[in-house]
Amino acid sequence: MDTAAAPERLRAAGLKVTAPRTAVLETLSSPGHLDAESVYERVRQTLPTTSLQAVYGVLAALAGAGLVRRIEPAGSPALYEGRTGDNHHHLVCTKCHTVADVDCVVGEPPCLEPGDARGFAIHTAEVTFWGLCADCRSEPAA
Amino acid sequence: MDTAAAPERLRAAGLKVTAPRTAVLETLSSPGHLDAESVYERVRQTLPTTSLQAVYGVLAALAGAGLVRRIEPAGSPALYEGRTGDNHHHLVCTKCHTVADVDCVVGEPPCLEPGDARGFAIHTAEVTFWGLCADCRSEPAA
DNA sequence: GAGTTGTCTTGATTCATTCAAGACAACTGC
DNA sequence: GCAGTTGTCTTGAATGAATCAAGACAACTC
Repeated sequence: MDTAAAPERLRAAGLKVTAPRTAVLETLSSPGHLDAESVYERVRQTLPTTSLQAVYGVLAALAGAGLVRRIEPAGSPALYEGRTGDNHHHLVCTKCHTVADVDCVVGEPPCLEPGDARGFAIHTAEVTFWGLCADCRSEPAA
Repeated sequence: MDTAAAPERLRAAGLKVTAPRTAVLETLSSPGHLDAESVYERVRQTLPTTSLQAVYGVLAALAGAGLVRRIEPAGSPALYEGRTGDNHHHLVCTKCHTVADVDCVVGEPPCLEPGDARGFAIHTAEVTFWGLCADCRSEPAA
């Protein structure tokens, strides 16, 4: 991932370029799913003066601009990921709450057309798969 | 829905029959999606001594027994519904947070087989559609 | 009808997140 | 390059949903 492009991507999205925003965006450029607290910890490694509230504000701004995606699996705090725009879905482990990406099941956005939309103007379909991850399956009963 | 069957359904599920449990189960026998607070308010109409913590405990017990289903749309508190076992999905309004049921898109459990399960042993697929509900669509810009 | 087990009530507490006020820095035009 | 304006960041407090804990109480068993 081209981390050097973070400032440009912020500018392109119409956002002011600040150190916390650049740091958060770069942090989320790596694959994975991080909650606000984890983003905060990582950002502080390179930018120790950053506050947790700043991270929340930045994450909201980035999510609003579509630069990061926010997911909220039941039972977990909100998670953020840098992978956007490809309508992928998520596997969540019911035991350790690990989250993994999974590509669209169908070639098309899956299930994007419910049989009866009940008058809703649908713009997003979100699919979450629940199960045991490989690690938790191999563990006896820890 | 046969509300009189609530005690029997509790017994069949191996749960002790108590007034709060019967009241909560009867409340959720009506169609709809209620958060814990709303269940609490309705239960208190017929059982004024019930505590909110009791409602939380009862909801957890009922959900654990499969008598009610718990959903947590992003941005909303947890919602509970009496409709279980038919793997239906949900439409959530991005404006007013109204939740509507939608039947399975495909005849089969939808998207239950992601192309690459990444080692997960999947047992549930959850689909949430996001959009504007009919009411919010018709409102100008309220 | 007494004993045991588990539920309910009351009260406090946790956690993630948001709100608010003021200090500060990024972009604009000069 | 420099001042002004706008919006962001820092610090601190507050909210809301949900959980934990201890003791009182009620449901099922025998």
